[in-house]
Amino acid sequence: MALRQRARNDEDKQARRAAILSEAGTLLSEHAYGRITMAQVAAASGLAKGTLYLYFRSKEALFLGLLQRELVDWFAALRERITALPSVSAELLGREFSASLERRPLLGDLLVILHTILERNVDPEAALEFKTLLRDQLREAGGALESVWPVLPEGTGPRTILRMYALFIGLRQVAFPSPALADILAREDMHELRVDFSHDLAESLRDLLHGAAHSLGGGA
Amino acid sequence: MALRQRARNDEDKQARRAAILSEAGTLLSEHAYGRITMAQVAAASGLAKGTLYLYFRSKEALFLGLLQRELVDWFAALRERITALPSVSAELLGREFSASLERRPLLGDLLVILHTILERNVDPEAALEFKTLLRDQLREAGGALESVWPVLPEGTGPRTILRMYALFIGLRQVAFPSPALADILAREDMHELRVDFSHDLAESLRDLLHGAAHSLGGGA
Amino acid sequence: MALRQRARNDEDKQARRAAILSEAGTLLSEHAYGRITMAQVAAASGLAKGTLYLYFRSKEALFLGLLQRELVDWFAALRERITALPSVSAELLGREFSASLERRPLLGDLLVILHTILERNVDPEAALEFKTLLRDQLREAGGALESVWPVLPEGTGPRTILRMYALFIGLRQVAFPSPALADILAREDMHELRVDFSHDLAESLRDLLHGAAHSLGGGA
Amino acid sequence: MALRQRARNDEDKQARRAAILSEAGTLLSEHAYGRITMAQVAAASGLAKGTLYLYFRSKEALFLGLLQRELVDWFAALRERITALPSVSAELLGREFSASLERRPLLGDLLVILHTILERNVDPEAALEFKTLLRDQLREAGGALESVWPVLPEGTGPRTILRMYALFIGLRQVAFPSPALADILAREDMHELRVDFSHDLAESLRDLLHGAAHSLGGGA
DNA sequence: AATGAATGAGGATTCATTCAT
DNA sequence: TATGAATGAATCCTCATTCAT
Repeated sequence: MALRQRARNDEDKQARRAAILSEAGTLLSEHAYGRITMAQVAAASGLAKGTLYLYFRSKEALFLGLLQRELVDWFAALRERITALPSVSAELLGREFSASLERRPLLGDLLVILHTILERNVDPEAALEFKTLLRDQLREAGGALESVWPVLPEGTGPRTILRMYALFIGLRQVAFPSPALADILAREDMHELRVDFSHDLAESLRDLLHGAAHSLGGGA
Repeated sequence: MALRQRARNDEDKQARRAAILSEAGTLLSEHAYGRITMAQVAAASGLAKGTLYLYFRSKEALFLGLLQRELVDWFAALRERITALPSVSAELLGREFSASLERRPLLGDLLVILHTILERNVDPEAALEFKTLLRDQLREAGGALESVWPVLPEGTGPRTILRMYALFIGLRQVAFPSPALADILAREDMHELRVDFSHDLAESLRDLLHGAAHSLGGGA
Repeated sequence: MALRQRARNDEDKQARRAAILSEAGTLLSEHAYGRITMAQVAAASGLAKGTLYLYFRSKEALFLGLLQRELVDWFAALRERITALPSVSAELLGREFSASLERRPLLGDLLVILHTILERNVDPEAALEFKTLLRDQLREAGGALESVWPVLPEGTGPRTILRMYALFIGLRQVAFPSPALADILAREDMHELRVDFSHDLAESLRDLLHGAAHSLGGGA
Repeated sequence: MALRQRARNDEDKQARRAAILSEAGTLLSEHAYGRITMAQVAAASGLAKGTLYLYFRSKEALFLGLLQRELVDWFAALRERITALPSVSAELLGREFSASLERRPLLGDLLVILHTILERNVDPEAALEFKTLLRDQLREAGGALESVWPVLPEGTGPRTILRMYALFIGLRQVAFPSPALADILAREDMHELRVDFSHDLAESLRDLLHGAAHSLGGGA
């Protein structure tokens, strides 16, 4: 917490970078991305605006950094969860996967805006770094999935994770509309549009997993 | 096509409204939402900027109108497809569902920006109209699904469609990243991140459908 | 009230003109000039926007017409009042003058915006008409003042009225600030800035009248 | 005059603020308020548009700042003038008051638009600051008036100044109509509407002062 | 490394007025 | 005479980013 005034060595720099990301995360949990200004992030971090740019090349790079942190964090939690399972089934895996995501609204928000964020102001270097990280995490998580659940055809782990990841993104978008729409969704006659996020996610993921495991045999 | 200079009656007005939406759609297929200006839409429509505001209260309302058109269009196509099926299975339904979406990049783009569009400048009335329309379409499509595929437990049609819809949104986002990322994804060592959209969508949807049909019996 | 749908003869036209002015007056008593749109005036008058322009060349001309009506009305009331006085003195005249203005917030509002209104979009013809009317009214009122109050040097009636008129404009501006400032003025520690409009106006007018009557003798 | 490129310390900032106000004042003496754009002010100040907003929250705040400067300036000049008088009378005071205002067209313009300026975009804080300043100046000037002219009943100084101030505003409005009307007023047959501003102001102020001094005794 | 003043591009929206019907 | 759809000029303000200090 108590950061030196000047980050002289690399360790200090990393700590400051992390502190900025934390503040950005807090802000994002309160306001929409478009409503967050670099001035706010700077103020929350106790830094001057210009200083942010010593740590991140752009606003987009900053939030991409936050997404990377969240992704690494989540993949780690996911691996831990599925590795610790006493017994394994599509049902249980779906539940674990869902549970690992439930408490991560930040990750959901970030993934939803990923397109918008990167659509402007793309730093190729940062983009590559991001994709590389995502690929590595996916490989690792896919590998872990295959090893704990041998039913899954070899080599389909990463692809399966990717589909689950896609489902998560989409379902989150459907389940948590912007505040203005939320009021409308709360109406009785809109019940068809409401989603019990955790439950529906777990169930859908189970279905995807089940399908992935039996795809070849029961394909036709 | 040849619109009168002044839309005096209701029919002319609807035609003009539709013409504006078409031009907006064309623009959206070429540029990101944030890059499209009302001036461009007006110019493409051969109208003055102010005239657009006679037909749509805001830029957001305009694109929300486009999304509504696309949704209605898609749901209609979907209903037609699944009703016309000679035989029905999760596999076939998933393929039809996927096929009905494949040629609709606009719908995907619009759904992805739905959050961003409505996060500012929400006209409660328009929001309600949108959600009502979505609910009605969902009901109808859900009903159609149940009737052609009796395996599906009664009353779960809309929910099933909603999950498939969510998967579509998420998978599209994963499959079609912003152009800058697309270059990176094309690299050989990024193959794990690449998605064969149609195929993966069809397969995943089949899995969701299969799960939805057997959810109760094989839940545990 | 019941205007024909089409104003065919001149009488009908004048009636419609007057009706429009009345609606404009009502609107002005509720909203600031800048907040009133021609669309509102049209709607309040039960007419189409374009129709307004058959009666007034511009928004400014419309409100200038309203000011003319108010001025004529006020000058008539003023003449009546001072002619009806049983006895005459600076004190009494000031009171009558003040009383004649007190219930005319519209007149005050219009005079205050006269500059702004006419600063753009001046129709020379309308401007001349307005000034001619003002001059005539001033002459007449000045003459009436001189005749009921012989103490006033001959020929100084119009000029005296003009000064009183100026004081009214200025004091009204000071006494009735915009709503936002009104709240602040209500504070105890702002009492020096508050004005008891009627009382202060009557007193100041009395002073101007007294001075006008004794200007020559005690000038030096 | 030669401002640094960047105003780092408070002194530099005040200087820049003052420079902006000066340029705004120059523009206002040439064009109507509504015709002045922030872009013009920025260009005249040799600054970027955005920079103006570092110094003033809005266009309105900027011109309110200018009004404050003019008011402070004028009140100071007024106090100096009346304090320096060798002998004191309503006549002389009226002349001094008038003379102190004569060369301040900016002050007149600003006071006339005060309503319009503040009717939109009111920053409550700025409004309070303005009114507080006005009150303080009024108190001080009122006190000075009472002390140099003991004929004035104790405690009526501020009120008297306020009335004179009101007369100034109103007479200025009457005396200096918009350019379009000025042409008409120049005609021979409009002489009743013409005002010799300095002379009439001095005379009227003298009358107000005389009345204020003798109000109690010779009220009736 | 840190600051924060300066930049300036960028765009939606309003509304008085016109004119085809 | 009445309509109201079409016009299009007109402009304030935000905020990511830079760079002099």
